[in-house]
Amino acid sequence: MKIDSKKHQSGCLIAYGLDIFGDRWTLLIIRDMILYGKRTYSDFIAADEKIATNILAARLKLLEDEGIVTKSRDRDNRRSFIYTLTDKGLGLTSVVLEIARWSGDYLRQNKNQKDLVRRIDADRDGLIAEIVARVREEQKHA
Amino acid sequence: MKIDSKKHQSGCLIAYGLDIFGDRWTLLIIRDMILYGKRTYSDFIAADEKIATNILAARLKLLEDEGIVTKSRDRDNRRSFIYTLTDKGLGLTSVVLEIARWSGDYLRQNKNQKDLVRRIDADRDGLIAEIVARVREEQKHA
DNA sequence: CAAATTGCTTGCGTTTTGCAAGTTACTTAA
DNA sequence: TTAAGTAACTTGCAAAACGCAAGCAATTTG
Repeated sequence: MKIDSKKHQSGCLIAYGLDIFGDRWTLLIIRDMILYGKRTYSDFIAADEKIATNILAARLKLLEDEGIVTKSRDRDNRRSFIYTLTDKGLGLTSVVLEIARWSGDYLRQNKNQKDLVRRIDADRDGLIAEIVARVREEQKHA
Repeated sequence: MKIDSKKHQSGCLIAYGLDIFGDRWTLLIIRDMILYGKRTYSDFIAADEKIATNILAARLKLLEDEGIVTKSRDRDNRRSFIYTLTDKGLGLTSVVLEIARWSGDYLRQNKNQKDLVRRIDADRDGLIAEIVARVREEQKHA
């Protein structure tokens, strides 16, 4: 898999981000970790969007290589691996929230989604702090 | 071209955004419009990342279909078309700026990029207001 | 100890991408 | 007034990426 073949390498700040998560799946995995606290392969497989297993494996590898997640064995179940956001991955929280806020203006929402968008509008920094606190705890035990 | 074939349609706020700009090129076009005021086909072709002409044409069509840009003839040069951000497209400004801010922590930057990131950190709302004002002017004459 | 679970890998057909080479409509310079 | 650009695409085709199904190894559970 020639990972670099899909890179712009233009030195642009936006292009740098897109080189990592500029596809239909990567940011969904990051969403699952940030918003829903998902951390295992089967957690991600269970998402509504039905990512293919080989694609998921490739993306998790990429995220690990880019320093956005770390991978460790589950102490309680040695079949399982636990993926944890690094600070670099955690830093994508505002990107994810801004996408959610934007989409909220154009997509019909259910109650949970409305609540999320309201929370972003009313208390973005507080929400981010909450997510940061949770992930920091996860990092300690990874 | 089966546009819907690449859609998640999960009803998720993040997935909705990615269905539109979750690829390596779409957000670069939007970046060019938001940050650099680019508005024509040849403007976009000239970008450092060297998008292929067929991909650019397909993406501009998609952005038009999604209501993110409008297309009009250039009054001064009837060979040329002018693409203008709609309010929906303009709404992506914060997404673009958050990506830039995040990348700024991990990518070596030149002076212009440092200035941009500093501006985002110091006066995000002011910068957005400036961009909104400029695009609103463009919309009037489109 | 047989069945189930977890996290993958492999094969293979389909779709998308990327490059090059046109094409059409208009503008400009001679 | 016409030949040479210029702007915005379209088309063809090979290469890469995707997506589905099946298979597999290492645990864990009944």
